[in-house]
Amino acid sequence: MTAKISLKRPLNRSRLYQEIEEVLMRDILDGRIAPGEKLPTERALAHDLDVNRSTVRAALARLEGLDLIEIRHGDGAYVRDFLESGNLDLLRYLLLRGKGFDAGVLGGMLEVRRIVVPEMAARAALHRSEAHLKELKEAVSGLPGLSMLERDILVHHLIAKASGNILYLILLNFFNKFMREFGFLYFEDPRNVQRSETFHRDIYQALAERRPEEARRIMAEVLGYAEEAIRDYLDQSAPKGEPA
Amino acid sequence: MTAKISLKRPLNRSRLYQEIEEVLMRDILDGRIAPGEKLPTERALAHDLDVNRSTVRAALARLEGLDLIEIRHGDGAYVRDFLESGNLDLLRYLLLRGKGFDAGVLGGMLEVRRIVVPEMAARAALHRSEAHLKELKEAVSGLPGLSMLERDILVHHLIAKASGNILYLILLNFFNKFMREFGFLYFEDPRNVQRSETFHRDIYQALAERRPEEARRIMAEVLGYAEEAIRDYLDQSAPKGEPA
DNA sequence: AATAATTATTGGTCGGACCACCGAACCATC
DNA sequence: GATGGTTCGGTGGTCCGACCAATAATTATT
Repeated sequence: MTAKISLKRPLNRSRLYQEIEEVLMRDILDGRIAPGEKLPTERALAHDLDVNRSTVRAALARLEGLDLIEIRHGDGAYVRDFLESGNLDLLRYLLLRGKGFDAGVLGGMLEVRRIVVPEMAARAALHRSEAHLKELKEAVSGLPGLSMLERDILVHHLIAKASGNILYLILLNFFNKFMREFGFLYFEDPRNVQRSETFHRDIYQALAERRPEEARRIMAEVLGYAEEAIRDYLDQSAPKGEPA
Repeated sequence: MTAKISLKRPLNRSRLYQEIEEVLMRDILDGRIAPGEKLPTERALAHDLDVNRSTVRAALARLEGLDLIEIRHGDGAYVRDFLESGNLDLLRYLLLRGKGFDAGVLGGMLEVRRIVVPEMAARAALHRSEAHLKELKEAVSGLPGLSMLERDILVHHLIAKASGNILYLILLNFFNKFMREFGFLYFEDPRNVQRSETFHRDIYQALAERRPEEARRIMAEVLGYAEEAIRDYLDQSAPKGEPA
């Protein structure tokens, strides 16, 4: 029997251009390269990093896609102010900067989630179709193979879909990205698993009966629990640095 | 007297890989390539589009950065489900798909903005420092060179900064991106310019006096006006297709 | 039947060439 | 003195062709 290795991140056998991308990103996000400043030329970077110019170019192309830099043909690459042009994807890096989580960033995420997601649920209660409802029912009481984390993410996803507002869906994708990475911590506590089961049944009921206020209340309540659990976890692990 | 030329967008001097990126993006977002489906190989794409493989690679690298595709070394590039992995940046393309704006997407944006931004203002009223206040005062009553659109964007930006929650800042950046492109329509009406002047003074006052409820109310009110104006504009121009 | 080795295919990196574009310096014209 | 060409060096954009590295499918081995 071979040992079972479950790695969340498939190691960092990064591709070269991804490593370069990350190095430059950290330099920018940590402020070692100021906004407006000009990056070294592609040829200079390639030489300094001892890689080919096309590899550098791949990294720069992606950084430009993230709106972190602006590339001007015939001129050079300039660092943009990520506070003005920044993208949700940056938050992942800001959150994990340093050891452990950045409590400020995480708190900000939780706050916005608490504001947005209950509204999403309320709207879903108004706009859901019968097809949405059927999908949700299956997610709540079917799909026996699912872990509670996967089920929970699916339920939220379906509610977002039922809201009919694609922006909710995208924002939820963003929150879910973190859920997938760190959500297992929440479901380690069996009480939280139980809580989620109840939540799924209740929110389904609220959507079925088209009761937006009820949906909003239920969603806000469960988010409150989750938030509390996360804060507890942070308080508990923060003094000691990184968790296991 | 020389004529004054004002162009909002710096022409469309696309780079080749950007065009390819856009072609592929549209194929994906419009559903012509289904999620999970495999893209043609880089070599095939290069041959079909009659460009070099490195150009194709640049386009693919950016699409992967947008989480629209997943590239697997030795295997190929697969289309991801943008409803599950999608990014805020996609909204721009979804919004402009077809002729004119997609009313559903725009409506969704306005709705989320109306929910989020007043909360941001309330939080700013609680958390603003004296330095924030000073910056805001200058933006409201100084900087004589600014157009009302630029000033308005700046004011919102400073409020987001004062909120102390970086997620608000990022979400606002997103809204502002659209403001910069289409906001001039709103300020064509002198009444709206006047309205914004009042708004800036009032919101400054609310922040100065640390009155969150007041800030929330003022922000909600001005967003309501803007939303109404946008809807009027849409109703008016939608039947005729694209505006001038 | 299970496993190992082989091979074809595909993405990743390389080096070097040339094109398109920008900025600065310089020059010509008025 | 100011304006508009011209030139030139440097930069990003594209191309070519080659090889490396990972994957999946195939074949050979046990």
